[in-house]
Amino acid sequence: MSKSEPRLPLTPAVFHILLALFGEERHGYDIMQQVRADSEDAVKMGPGTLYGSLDRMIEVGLVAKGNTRDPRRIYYRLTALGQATLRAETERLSRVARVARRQLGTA
Amino acid sequence: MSKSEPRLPLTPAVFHILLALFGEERHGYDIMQQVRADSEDAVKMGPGTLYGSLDRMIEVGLVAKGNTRDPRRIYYRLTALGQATLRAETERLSRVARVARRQLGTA
DNA sequence: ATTGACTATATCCGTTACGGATATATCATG
DNA sequence: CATGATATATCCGTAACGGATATAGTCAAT
Repeated sequence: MSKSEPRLPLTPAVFHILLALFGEERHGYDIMQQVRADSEDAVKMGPGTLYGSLDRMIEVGLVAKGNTRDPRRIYYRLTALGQATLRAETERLSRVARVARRQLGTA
Repeated sequence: MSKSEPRLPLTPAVFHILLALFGEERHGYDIMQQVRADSEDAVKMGPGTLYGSLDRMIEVGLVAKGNTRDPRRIYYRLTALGQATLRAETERLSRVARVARRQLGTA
């Protein structure tokens, strides 16, 4: 777990996983559902992307494994770094979206 | 030049190039500067990412080469598909940013 | 006129990330 | 008891990234 901050922009997959985990621990399948919900069905994350991304995110310290309340499931939770990174990326996203809307003329 | 719509989400690089080209033709180096400006210095795109992305974007019909007013420069412009894709992605980005801000604000 | 900084296009290529296919097993429901 | 949803996980080909590098023209200042 390297503590260096991941550079922004995050990949959409990483951003959506962070967002899905904000506020509560979730297991893998639950994350997939939450990502679909948060993105209003625009992002469909398959298992390859999910588990691959989770491994990398654990490695850089964005998420950690949580309580093993159910032996069949693996729960993931945000670390402090993950929360800070999510906030920073949300901020960045809001800005570029605002700039883009202004350019496009769609208020 | 496939006319099929690229799936969203776009990669940050592709989105920023589309945004930089909205409204006017630009040559490569100019795109790099514009991306930095649009992202408020958050995104620094190197030549590898830029020209690699441009090649792929031409291939799928998001951008096209424009007028060669200067033989030393190569100008790129958005296609109709590129404009439509930019609008769709801006919309999607606005939505996820809104959802994320809401989540982060409540907890 | 020469150095240095910036502009400008472009390729190379190692690394990272994605993402569909696939495997395995459990659980609920008709 | 079969089928569909839940759930975790790996494999592996491909796509995308991105720093290093090459080349060359412009422009200002020394």
